[in-house]
Amino acid sequence: MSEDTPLLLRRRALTPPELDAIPWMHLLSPSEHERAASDLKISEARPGEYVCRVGRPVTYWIGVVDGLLKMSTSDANGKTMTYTGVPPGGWFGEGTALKREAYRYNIQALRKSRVAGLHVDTFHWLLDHSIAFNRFVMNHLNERLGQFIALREIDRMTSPDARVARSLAALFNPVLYPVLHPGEGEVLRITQQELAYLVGLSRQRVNEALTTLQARSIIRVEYGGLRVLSLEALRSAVFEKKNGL
DNA sequence: TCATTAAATTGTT
DNA sequence: AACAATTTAATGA
Repeated sequence: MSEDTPLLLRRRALTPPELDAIPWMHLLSPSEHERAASDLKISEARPGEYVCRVGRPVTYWIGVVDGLLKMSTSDANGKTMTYTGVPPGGWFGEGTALKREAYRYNIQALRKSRVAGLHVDTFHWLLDHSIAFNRFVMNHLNERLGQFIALREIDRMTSPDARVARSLAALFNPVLYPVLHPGEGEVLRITQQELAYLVGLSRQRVNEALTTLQARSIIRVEYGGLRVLSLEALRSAVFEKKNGL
């Protein structure tokens, strides 16, 4: 396939390990599992490529198998607002899929990512047949709602340091992103550049923020990633405008 | 397995 | 935005 083949045309069936990486698949009965597995498609998104755009009709409920995506919208003035990053194990679009409406945000790959899609019809079929699946989707919706509410607060009143901290904390949400193993001390593979795109700051500023967080022993910065030492501190970190505390 | 080189990422200005 | 320094990944003997 050529370089610029649209994402949707580059899809294929999932391999067993890929199926295994999908958190809700384990909740299904054998017959449900089989139906979902035969419907799921996966394709690879290159960095910067759009996985879905605002306004497009929802045909798939989409999840990240591998890589990292960014969820954002543009307001009336064209200013971009980033909601959150979507790491492996994260699924999105359930709200709009439920109502069969159009996507409300843009989803863009920050790095080379493998993205799986479940057709809306199958999504609805699972809702009609599996209680466990319903519970999963409900938890997911509820948790994302909480995340969005928290974001409002972050976006208007907190310092860059705090924004970086909370964005990081959001990536460790155990309900939305179970595959990440949100255990403290685990390495999160994310570059400072990727984090910058995610938070909407310059890489320099992110670098500065990470240094501050490290100085407080909240995280440890490593090459190509970082470790969270205290998720609690990351979530509740409060910063002054200028000189530290 | 080691050494060399290219590429990616970070730290600074 | 540009640069140098550092780390990793890739290559081949």
